[in-house]
Amino acid sequence: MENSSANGSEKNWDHKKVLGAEFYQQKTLDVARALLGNVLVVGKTAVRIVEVEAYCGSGGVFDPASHSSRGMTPRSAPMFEAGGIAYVYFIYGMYQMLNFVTDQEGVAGAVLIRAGEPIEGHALMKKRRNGLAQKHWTSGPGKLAQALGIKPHHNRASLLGPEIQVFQGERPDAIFVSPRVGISEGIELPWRFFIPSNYVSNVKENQLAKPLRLGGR
DNA sequence: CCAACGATGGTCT
DNA sequence: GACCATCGTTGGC
Repeated sequence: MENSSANGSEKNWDHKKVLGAEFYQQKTLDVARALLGNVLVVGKTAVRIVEVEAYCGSGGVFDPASHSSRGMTPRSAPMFEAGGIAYVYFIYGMYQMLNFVTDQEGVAGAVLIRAGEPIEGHALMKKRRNGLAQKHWTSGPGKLAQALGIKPHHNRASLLGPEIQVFQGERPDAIFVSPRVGISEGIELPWRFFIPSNYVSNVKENQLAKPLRLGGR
């Protein structure tokens, strides 16, 4: 049987420590790295975040890959709001991408949530992922959004609940860095971050990745 | 294992 | 009309 944890009913993350608005309103790159290892809960499903990418706006290095790079548009408007809400967009005609808006109001920034390890709601995720093997449920941004049931109405939803929340989880031992995946500009910027996991996407590219920091925090 | 390719529709110039 | 912050399938090793 698929079980949510080795202990049966006991949750394996700290249900008391919800990441607050102050967390998301830090600089985008800091939020991206700090998100690794935390627990993303959407409805009856939950995953441990293992891979993210940062997309930055004004302030610091210009990011040509960001949706905010050519100014505010109807789609990218949420990226300019204050950190602490979701930015959900539709791409390739069939997939939703789940991002967390970061930084202060007026400063564009978001973190794409690319992969996670299933923690809760295994049966529901399997169903949403068309009965595929578990390793294919959440090992990429389109797959993850589908497994979590992310829909267009989640755009601009609060990350402080009730629909979406992130709880503090175990700090990772190591963080790895690489270029971002699937973009044509800004490929020199090492703004993809991940921790060792079978659910990290794009295994081939991981060979090029470098360790950023050892010892967590 | 892995490279190539088609699906499919919103967004922006 | 071109471009996608992708994925599943196919066909070759």
